[in-house]
Amino acid sequence: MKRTSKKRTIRTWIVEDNDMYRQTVAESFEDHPEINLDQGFSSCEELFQHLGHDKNTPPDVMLMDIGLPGMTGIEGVKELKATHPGVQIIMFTVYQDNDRIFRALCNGASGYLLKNSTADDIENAIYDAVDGAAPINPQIAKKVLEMFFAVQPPSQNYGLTPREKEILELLVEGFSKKKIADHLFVSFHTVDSHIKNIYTKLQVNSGNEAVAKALRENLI
Amino acid sequence: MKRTSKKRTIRTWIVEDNDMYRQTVAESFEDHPEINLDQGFSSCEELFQHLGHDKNTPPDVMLMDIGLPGMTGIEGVKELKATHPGVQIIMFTVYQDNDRIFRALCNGASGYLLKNSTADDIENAIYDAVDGAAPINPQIAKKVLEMFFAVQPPSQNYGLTPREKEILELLVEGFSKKKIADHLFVSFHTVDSHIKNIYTKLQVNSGNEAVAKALRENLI
DNA sequence: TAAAAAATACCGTGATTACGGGATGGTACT
DNA sequence: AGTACCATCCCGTAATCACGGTATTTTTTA
Repeated sequence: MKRTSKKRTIRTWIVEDNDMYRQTVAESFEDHPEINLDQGFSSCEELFQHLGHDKNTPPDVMLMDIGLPGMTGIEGVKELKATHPGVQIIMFTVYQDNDRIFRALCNGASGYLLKNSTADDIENAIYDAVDGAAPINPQIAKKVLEMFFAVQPPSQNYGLTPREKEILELLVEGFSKKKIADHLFVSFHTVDSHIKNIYTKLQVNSGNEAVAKALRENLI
Repeated sequence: MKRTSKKRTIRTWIVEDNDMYRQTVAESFEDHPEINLDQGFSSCEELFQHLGHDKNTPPDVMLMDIGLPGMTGIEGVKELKATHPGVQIIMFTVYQDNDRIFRALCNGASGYLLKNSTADDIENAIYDAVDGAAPINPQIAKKVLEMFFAVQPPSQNYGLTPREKEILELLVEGFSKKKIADHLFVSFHTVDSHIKNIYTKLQVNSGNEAVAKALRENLI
């Protein structure tokens, strides 16, 4: 794996309320000169206060505990990404809390690490993050995929026939009934009938609703 | 990492149209007794014909080329997951074709491998897959995340005013102009004007198009 | 082969939309 | 004080849509 970033020192900060753990991580990087873990905070509030001063330029990578008192790591990610989009954020989590990891990723986190990770694990994750990759282990990658697809795959197709699905697609593309008829070489009336049936099956009564439902539920 | 599945032989099949590559992979597993790569196919059609016979029980893991002649690997995944949901599918791809990898994952693939992967890489991916994890490297994991979170670009809000955005939302919810007017306690004409402006800004000329654009580009 | 499902076609009417025009008061920034 | 922007309102018309019918042909399935 090519490490494009190994040529320079990577500035890394950590937000972790457990003083012991924060120090342990910091110490484990003392013999890693290429990772400069020079700032530690015990809360997001502390972090943002520090970042508020213009002279303090943000780091390359932020290690952030997902469960923090006060502003949680999940909120912290959102805030930090809003103010400093360039910072790559890696979450720390004690256990595989899928829901919180998911929400952190939604808010812009690049990846996450379990707290029992070794210094090497952390180092690799940091390199991944600055290289624009997402340090997520296969177990969580699967969970993330499942969570994403959990909301849509029961792709209930409402019993739409192939023709109806085709017409619904064209509707979503913004074609009028007449255009659809021309496009499919059938009469306007036929398209009208199909669309009537589509509305009935989707339980809607306007094109807008049908388009919204089609897109939201991935019917096409 | 605990490998729950190392205690038994893992039956693996491969679908790959390049005979040379298929054989290379097969040979590289000859000295891996725990992986039983006992069936190779050069197309999905061939695979499904073979699976059609009841006596042929499906394997644990399927290695499938993403770009196949005839039925593509992407369609193959869908079909295979529909008929044999228990099979874990790992895609082979020559280059990092994000769109196709994404669609394969959407169809139920567990992960993917680049074609320059070593036998060890493949072996690890196979173990990940049977363990219910998703063998996806950090680079692609990031791409997948980005695709899911359809990067809401601050660039393209089309200059919609708050009021216009509000009305666009109601439009997406399926309300008619009249209903929107009632809901906002303004006249029909006002809503009509706003929608006219929305259409101009979004460069569309129908409600359907506006709804589609709003949903696809996360304008709301 | 009979029945069911799908695709096709037509009509009429009232509702709704798309879009051209024009107009007014308010806020906000300069 | 001036300008830009926003939200509001009105008119008219041609086009389009929603939806209630009815009906034939083709395809699929039992």
